[in-house]
Amino acid sequence: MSPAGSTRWCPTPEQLMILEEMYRSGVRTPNASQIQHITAHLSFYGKIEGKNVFYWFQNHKARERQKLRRKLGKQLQQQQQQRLYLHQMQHSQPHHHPLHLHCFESPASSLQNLPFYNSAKCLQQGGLSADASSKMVNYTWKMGIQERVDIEKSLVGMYDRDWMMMVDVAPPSLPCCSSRPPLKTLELFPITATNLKEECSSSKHNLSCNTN
Amino acid sequence: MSPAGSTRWCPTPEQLMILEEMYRSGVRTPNASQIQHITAHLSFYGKIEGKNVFYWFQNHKARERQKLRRKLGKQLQQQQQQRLYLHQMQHSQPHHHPLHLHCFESPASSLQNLPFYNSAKCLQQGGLSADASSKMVNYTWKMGIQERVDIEKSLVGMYDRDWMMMVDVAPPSLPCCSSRPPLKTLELFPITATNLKEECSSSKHNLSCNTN
DNA sequence: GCAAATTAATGATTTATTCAAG
DNA sequence: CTTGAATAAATCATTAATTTGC
Repeated sequence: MSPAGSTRWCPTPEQLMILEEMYRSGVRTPNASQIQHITAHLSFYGKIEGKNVFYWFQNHKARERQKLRRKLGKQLQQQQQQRLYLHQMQHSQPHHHPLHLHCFESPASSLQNLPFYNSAKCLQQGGLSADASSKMVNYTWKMGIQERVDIEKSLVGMYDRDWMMMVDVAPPSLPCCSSRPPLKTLELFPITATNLKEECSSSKHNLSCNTN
Repeated sequence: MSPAGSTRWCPTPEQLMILEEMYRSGVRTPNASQIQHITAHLSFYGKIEGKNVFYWFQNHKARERQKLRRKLGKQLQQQQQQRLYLHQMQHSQPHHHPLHLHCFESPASSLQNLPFYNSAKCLQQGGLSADASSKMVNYTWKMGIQERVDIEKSLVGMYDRDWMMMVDVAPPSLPCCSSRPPLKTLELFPITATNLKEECSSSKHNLSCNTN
């Protein structure tokens, strides 16, 4: 049942590599036009749609976060255990705990020779490197408020939102991977996009289990 | 700052009435084309966009649910208190507790004389009344699997999803209410839509607070 | 080796939560 | 305080890895 009616996108290795590189480069929640570009570029390597890109970033972001949380949780646990242990040992001489948390580093893979890779790279929202202002020109619908926004926000919290809609009308589609179909646009509508909030935030609402 | 750069949609009374009536009629998560229709119709009464409709249903659904939950919670609380009370009173003679939960009934307001209302009504997804199959024809991308789906699912779990994208390019937009602007479509893309799952589900995960 | 059976990853949706305008 | 808007968390569902018995 693999070929004819494959329901979900299965990314090619190239697509995956590029997406991951983008993620590492700082892209988190690409907005509509960014998604378009990405999709266009990635479609060179195989069938892909905007929603796939959208979901990929959403999922990847969420799962990195969760991975990190788990790691932190475990470390805290260990830390506490160790603390307890040390306490039981009654003040043996202090030494360093193995507690570095390397916040993922870029392995700098050989992506440069993939077609479109470099052109796609310019989308990166980067670690606070300021191409922020340049994006503003394309999106006007929040300009009104932008004026009275305070400095911190205008520097960091820059976000533009777009709304979009595409009805999927293509027949069940092909096997799974490869092929480069024209994305069939049909109608208008809404979805959300970009911000550049920081990762690594410690988990909120782990407790607070009451509903009211 | 009210007129020039009003950021958020403020629904006219007519729009609100119609939306509410639709909700009462069973519409919960309209899909792309339904949203289009609704928007088109409602735009007769004032400025409105698809995302407004989309969000309205999302929020309204969520808040009805939460209202209900609160109500149920309170009632359970009362019930238990009462039980305790009764227990303390040591088996005084049994009597009925005030525990009916009228699962919102339709007040049948006078909406019929609003233009477009009746035409819009045909969108309702209604309480399991089967116009389900008719919708299938428009959306083909899950047809493949539909074949091997078991009977229960094919009867109840019917769902179609659409993807959409519209980039908002209009300048900050007008005062707030009234005006009927042409929705400016720019590009393609993703968002989600319809299912007909039932309301009134008791809240899950109230406990289970551990992260691992 | 090789499928059937399990399990792990991850694409796709839905639901809850939070933010902020009015 | 209400509610439109947006994001994040939780959940569902399918595909890929893998284990297992033969």
